[in-house]
Amino acid sequence: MVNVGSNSATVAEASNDSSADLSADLGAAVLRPIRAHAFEACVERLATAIRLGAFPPGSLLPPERELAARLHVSRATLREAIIALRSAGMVVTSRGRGGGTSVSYRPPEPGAPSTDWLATRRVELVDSLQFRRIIEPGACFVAAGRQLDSAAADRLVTCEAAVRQAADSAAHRQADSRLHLAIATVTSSRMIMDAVTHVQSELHEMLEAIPVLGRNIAHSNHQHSAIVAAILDEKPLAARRAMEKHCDDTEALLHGLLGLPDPLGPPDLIKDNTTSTPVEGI
Amino acid sequence: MVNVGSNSATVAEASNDSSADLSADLGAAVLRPIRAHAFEACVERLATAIRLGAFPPGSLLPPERELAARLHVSRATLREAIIALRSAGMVVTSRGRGGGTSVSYRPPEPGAPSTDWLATRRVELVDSLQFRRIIEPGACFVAAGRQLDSAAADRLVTCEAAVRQAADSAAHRQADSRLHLAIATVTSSRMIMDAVTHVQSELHEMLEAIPVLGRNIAHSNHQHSAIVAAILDEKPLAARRAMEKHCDDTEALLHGLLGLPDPLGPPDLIKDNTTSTPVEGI
DNA sequence: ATCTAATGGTGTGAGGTCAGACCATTGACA
DNA sequence: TGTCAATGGTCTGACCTCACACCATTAGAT
Repeated sequence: MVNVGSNSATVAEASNDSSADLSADLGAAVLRPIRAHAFEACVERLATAIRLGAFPPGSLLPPERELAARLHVSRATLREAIIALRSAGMVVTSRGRGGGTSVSYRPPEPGAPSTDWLATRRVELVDSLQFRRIIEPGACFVAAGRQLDSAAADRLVTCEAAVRQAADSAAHRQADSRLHLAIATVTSSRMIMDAVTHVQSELHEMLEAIPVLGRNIAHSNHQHSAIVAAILDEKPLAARRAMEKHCDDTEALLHGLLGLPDPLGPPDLIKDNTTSTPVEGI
Repeated sequence: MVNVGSNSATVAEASNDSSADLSADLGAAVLRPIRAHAFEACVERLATAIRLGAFPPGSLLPPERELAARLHVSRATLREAIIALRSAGMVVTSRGRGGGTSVSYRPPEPGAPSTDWLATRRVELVDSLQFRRIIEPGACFVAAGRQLDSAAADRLVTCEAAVRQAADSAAHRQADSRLHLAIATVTSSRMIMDAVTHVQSELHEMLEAIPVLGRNIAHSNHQHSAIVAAILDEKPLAARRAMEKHCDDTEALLHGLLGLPDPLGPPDLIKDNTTSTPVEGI
């Protein structure tokens, strides 16, 4: 038998080490934690949705019974979570017909996250940035490859306009999240939506710290336009490339925070990109 | 207040519908189910790991205490799951030092999945194929962009050789899964590993049904070689493109099962791919 | 003005899950 | 050969989660 557990000291007749190590690594990859407790997961999910702006300030959450059904959680557990949010000042509850749980959270003015928060989460943040550079361009690729109905197209245009017209930088951050989530939703792919939601929530706190120079925002808005245009034009490769560029540029603004080496121009990292960046029919 | 719940009949002063619909859609995207119960999730996770070959037949699972810690589950719950696997004939347990839970499952000879299983899961399967076409090429891109240590490189080469040398088609399927998981692990990105593991487990049952014509296997092996070579050569774009092709070809073999329209050659679907497929410095 | 329906608030009993301690078995090691 | 450490097996009490029923409050409908 080949022991694939951690204590490889007890490996009996493993013919060669590399095979045992391989299994150990694959096992480690598959044996990730199952889940958080329902209550904590509930709080985290709702708080994330609110912070990202999926439920804008002043809007009502769905009724408790429906919310519980959607989250596959008992109403009792859901209520515990809502109580936690309420005591954190994120929502306000009123009873009776027409009542409900409404969002009272307003995004804070941006400020750099605390240094030890960054230090604690550094590994996950770097990983999230890398994952984002795969999944968000992929979402654009899929979105552009699908003939969007007019409602979906409207959502993209609306969200993109909202980002451009955001009043302050806090509103801008939420509108930006909403645009990225909207792109994920128009793929109508559950897995893509989940992945993008996860990435956005992981990076949200850090993205809030991006310097809000007018120049940066204008640049970002310009890229958003290009992305949405490519999707509406049904040009998957162009949409993907546009989002890749957007991710690279956003990431560059965060490198200082994370203490990463500043890349000498992202394209140079790709060793086999011998031909200059293809224009791909824009 | 703008009601973003499902019963939009009670929307009060939503100025325009599209804004309310947008929030509803974003809410729906974020409000996905929390999780399965710990016990079920545990069984599913372990059964998947075993079926994919992460723990090959005859190998030992990690000790219960360690396994429970890794899965963030109490030992009692984990034991329930192991008992379930045992009564399903997938593992055998022996006590005492040097004992443990060993894998007795052997992959079945391939056969087409039952029609109603396909019908039930059709939506998820199609989504998984689409997600895979994003994430696995992305994994290759990342793997190729990182300087692999010799252990990681060895793992890739070993896995690729194992696929080529697989005795029967059942072994071939497991070896193939192991190779794809190995590519994910060498990225050393937790999120990529999770995504690839998820995709592989979703598609595994269907992939088992792929016709095992010698020609198909040879083609697949050839693509595996190209992928691994591009990763070892540190050519991200080439590696990504090679995996995209592999995904496309694999998917084409499954279209009959899923009753999907046969694409008239995948590249034609990409409307803005005006320049012929770039060679990207192989 | 009254009724009704939608909503949050509360209570209860069953079963799942956890952490930890302790028992039983058995191969590895001195 | 004997010891013992590693492993699976068992038990307990606390807490979490669930499903369900019912209460209280309020805005809209009649």
